[in-house]
Amino acid sequence: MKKDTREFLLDAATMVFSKNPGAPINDVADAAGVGRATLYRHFPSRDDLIRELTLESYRQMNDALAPVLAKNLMGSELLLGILEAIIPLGDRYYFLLLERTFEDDPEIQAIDQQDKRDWYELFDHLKSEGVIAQEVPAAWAISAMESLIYSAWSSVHDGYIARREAHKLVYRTLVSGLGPQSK
Amino acid sequence: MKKDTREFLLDAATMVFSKNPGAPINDVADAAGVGRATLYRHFPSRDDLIRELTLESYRQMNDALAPVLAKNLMGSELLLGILEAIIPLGDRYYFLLLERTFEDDPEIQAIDQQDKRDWYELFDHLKSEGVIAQEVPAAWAISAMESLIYSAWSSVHDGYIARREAHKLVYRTLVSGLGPQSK
DNA sequence: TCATAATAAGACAAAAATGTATCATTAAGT
DNA sequence: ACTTAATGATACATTTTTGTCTTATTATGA
Repeated sequence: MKKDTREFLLDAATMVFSKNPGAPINDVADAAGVGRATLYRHFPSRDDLIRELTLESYRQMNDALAPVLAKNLMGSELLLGILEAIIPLGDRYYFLLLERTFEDDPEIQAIDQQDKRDWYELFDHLKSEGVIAQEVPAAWAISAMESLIYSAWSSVHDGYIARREAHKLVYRTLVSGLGPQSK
Repeated sequence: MKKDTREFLLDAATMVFSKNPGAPINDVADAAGVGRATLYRHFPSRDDLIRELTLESYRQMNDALAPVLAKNLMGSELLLGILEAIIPLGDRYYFLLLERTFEDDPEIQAIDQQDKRDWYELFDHLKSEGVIAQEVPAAWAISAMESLIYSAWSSVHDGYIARREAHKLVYRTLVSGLGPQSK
């Protein structure tokens, strides 16, 4: 069977839009190595493309996370597992942070809010297990983690840090910081 | 004297472009409360606006940093001071990270590279003073710091953390992490 | 008050991007 | 080999955005 053109397009769109979120559809088609007409066959409009990319990105995140959550890990292991699963999707994750075109779309808004609740729940959990300090505002912890996830993806992508080390580095930065380790 | 329209425009552009980097010039003029024709009087073209905003953002960063650097502070105080100076400019800083239109412009490239050298120098310094651990890749430390600066600005802007606390929170996150403090 | 400069509003042309349609070619499955 | 479906290429109409220009209005300072 033919390799899914749709996936090529979504990957190309992720790449192109992360470099230039206002890029014309033409650039996406070029990056995917297909004609512009083909793109329009898969996505009837620019907005359709972006909306599908948004939904697909959420789907990938959930798919990557599901097996980790199924393991019923404890605090630090859980966070490490989550980071390991998500960092490779850092570019998609970043796209979701940037792309606000559909923030009023009910379907996407619902997913957004559920995700937000999940993150708060996770960090409450991490606090109760002593991984994160009680006095740290959860909103800050989440925001910091989100930033670092994309930074890590980007650093791996640019070759500054090793792919296999990325999740550990984010974990360390988030939990014990980059200062000399005390223990 | 009339308050500087140019500044209104640059501030509006920062806001509009950070929400939608491909936004039409019209949106910027509207956000600045100014006619489109007026915008064109100050900036002959869209690219001129973006280029000026880029240069102006660098200028503001340097201006904010200069008095801090003049104090000849030691390691942790230096980093804290830098964070305190830059976080309020987080939106401009973020714009510079995102905006790659002029990455090949010699003038901007020169500033970019000098800044990069400065950051590396700073973190080497911080390592030698024991604020940052020796084994941490400087590229990662810089990237993490940059991410956290915008996260902090954004969190302050959205009201999740206090303006006066932001730099301390970033410092803590970066240096000792969000886990329970050991000492 | 008067002169000057900046602005708003809108008309306009040119360029860029979007979206539609057609047709010949290529690939895939039977 | 035959049929069907997908693609590439291109032409085209439409819409959006850009950039220019003109005119009436408003603000500012002498």
